[in-house]
Amino acid sequence: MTNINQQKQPLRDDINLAKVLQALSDPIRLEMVLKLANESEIQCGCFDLDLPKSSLSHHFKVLRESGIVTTRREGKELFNSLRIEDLEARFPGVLSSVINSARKADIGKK
Amino acid sequence: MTNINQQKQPLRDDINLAKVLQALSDPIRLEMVLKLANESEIQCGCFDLDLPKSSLSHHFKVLRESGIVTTRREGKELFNSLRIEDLEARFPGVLSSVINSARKADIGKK
DNA sequence: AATTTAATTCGATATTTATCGAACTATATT
DNA sequence: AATATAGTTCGATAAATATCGAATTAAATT
Repeated sequence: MTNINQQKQPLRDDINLAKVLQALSDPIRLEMVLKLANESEIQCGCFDLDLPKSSLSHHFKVLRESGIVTTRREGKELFNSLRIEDLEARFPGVLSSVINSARKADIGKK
Repeated sequence: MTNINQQKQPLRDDINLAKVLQALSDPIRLEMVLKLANESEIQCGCFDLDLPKSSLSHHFKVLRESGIVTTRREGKELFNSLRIEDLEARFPGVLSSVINSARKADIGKK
């Protein structure tokens, strides 16, 4: 399991609540997180958001550095998934309630 | 019950998830919310945070406009409280889990 | 080893947000 | 009606964040 940029992903105990919330506070990233929650693991390029690659990459970086997402390389492709266990252990209920709320609500709106 | 700036406080159904998370993503505001959670209602000036009044006021404004806090005037003083019912109804678990996590964790750190 | 594919990093610009002193507003008190 | 008190609003500046094209890296394929 070759994890890319592992040094940039905080260890569980270093995940910071304010930073997690900051990462989740962007409508695009919220949509990304929602998609990851629905599909468990997604290749970077498979987000059919109307965004250039560099922007998408920026948002993944924020998600990664805040501790929300981990990235795994497989050949040329990178696969992202939520760090659900780590987040639930560190901040119980935060991610799951946000995801549940995002599911039924106004994601995408500004 | 004279509520100040009521027009600036969103109605329950207009509370926006991304904006709530954005409001909660600042360490100072997280600390304010935590204090409000512990004491139910607080006068603006009673936050012994090392901040000028205008900064404190700014943070209250963000909390108010995002729908997290409501403000009530009593004489010269303004009292703030969390809109727990509205938030729990609209985004179940979000505020409460954030408060619980903030209680035990690293609030104040950057 | 050149090319293709997938995604990151860089760099420049624009937008948003934070900070905080000074001026202002609203209420109560003298 | 002047003063005091509590808090907001204004305005200017600084810091953080978003956007996105161009250059770069890393792995696979030819």
